Amino acid sequence: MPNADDGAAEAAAELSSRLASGAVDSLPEGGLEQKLLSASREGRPLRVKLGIDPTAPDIHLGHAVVLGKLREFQDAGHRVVLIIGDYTARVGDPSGRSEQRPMLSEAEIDANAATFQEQALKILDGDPGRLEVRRNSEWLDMPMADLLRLVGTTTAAQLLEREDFAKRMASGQSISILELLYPLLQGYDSVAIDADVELGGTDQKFNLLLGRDIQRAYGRPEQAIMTMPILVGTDGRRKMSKSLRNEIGITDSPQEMYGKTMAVPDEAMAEYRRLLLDPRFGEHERGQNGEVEGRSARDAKRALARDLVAWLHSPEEATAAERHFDRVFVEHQLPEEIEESTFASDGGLVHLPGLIAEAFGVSRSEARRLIDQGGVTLGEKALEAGEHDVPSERADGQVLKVGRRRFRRLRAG
RNA sequence: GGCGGGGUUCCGGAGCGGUCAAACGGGCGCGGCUGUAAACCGCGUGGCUCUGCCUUCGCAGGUUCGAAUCCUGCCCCCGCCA
Repeated sequence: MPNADDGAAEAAAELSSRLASGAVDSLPEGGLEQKLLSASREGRPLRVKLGIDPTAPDIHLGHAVVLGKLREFQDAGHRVVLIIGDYTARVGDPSGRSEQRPMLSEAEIDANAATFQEQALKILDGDPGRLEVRRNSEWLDMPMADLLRLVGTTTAAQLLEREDFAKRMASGQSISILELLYPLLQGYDSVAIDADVELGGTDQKFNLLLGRDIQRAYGRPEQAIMTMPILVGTDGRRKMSKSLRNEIGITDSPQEMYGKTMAVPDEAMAEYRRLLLDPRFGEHERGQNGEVEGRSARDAKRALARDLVAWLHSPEEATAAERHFDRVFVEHQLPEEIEESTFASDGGLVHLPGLIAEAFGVSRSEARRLIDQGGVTLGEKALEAGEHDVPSERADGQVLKVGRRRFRRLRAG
């Protein structure tokens, strides 16, 4: 048997280093390897946990970094336990934030949870043997006695060690008991589902580690933890997040996804590729974005945009998105397909602010400003300041362009 | 429970009886330049039936010809003391 064991040990070592690639932390040292080894000895898959709070309705590329890593675990034969934090979403995790989150209503949480699960399947393997989806309301809606036991596992001092809590303490900001409770609840999730490994962003490190303490307090084996880098948003500076409006959603349309990617600062390109694409497709395109300025940087970004769309949609749609982009933003031509808007003529005139407001969901005042600033084109010509009402004949059949990317073909109704 | 400080437009943050839809910075939008990158320049950034009107400065009242600015009550946040 020693030989077989050696082989297993070697395989576990190899796999653990492969799985840990791209991670910021994989703790404790050798922990993952141990888990892999015991799993293979016991002939069972590891239970790899990720908790997501359904606070925003859509999954974006930031989530995709961690989900992609989970997929690697699945591909290695392990089982992902995705926890929809429908209960913890009511608490609001302050990790990485300087203020409290607002609480969501149950209806919102439910709706978000449903879309979340659906979208996560774009990246995860949905095979029931490889994926288990749970909601933490299943076990967190507990009797007071159980909560007291949970709370008894940890001290305030332990919790206040967490960086953002410490900062807020120091700067005199409030910290609610609810927020302090959050890491405990998350840790209890690990107990409830017998997590072998838990993943998260680097901002989750504290919570993930605390999960180990809580498991220990409940007499369970402690999970290994792995943290993944936080992806920056399209502004290239801050963490990608819906509330900062710098996100690329994994269900964004191909055109949108391509366009948003092209707007990402050059400096962030390499990171997008490294975190999102390399793990899945290898490092074939590496290195080119460093090549001087200008053309090659642009081409590298085009390739990135194409690859992202190909991954989350399809190669065909990636090609189409690029064609659309070239046509509209490089050649400044009209898109191939333009939605129509019919307008009612009032005494032979069309009131454009009203039309624009209705078509694009902006206020009339904003529409007026756009016109006055030369941001609106009707047919070939940009409208002049104050040109708010135009003759119907001039509008009928023409394309109205608002800003760089909003188009409507007008029809007299 | 006591004393003190504070709640302003997306964010930070001025304003402290009229000239305030509210300085300034950030963000964002539009235009220029361009690679829908960066940097840089200009304009804009509550709403509307738009040379004016309406709503907004924690909430509710009040004083005044007139309040974000003064008064009263309430709610919330922060600090010190207990």
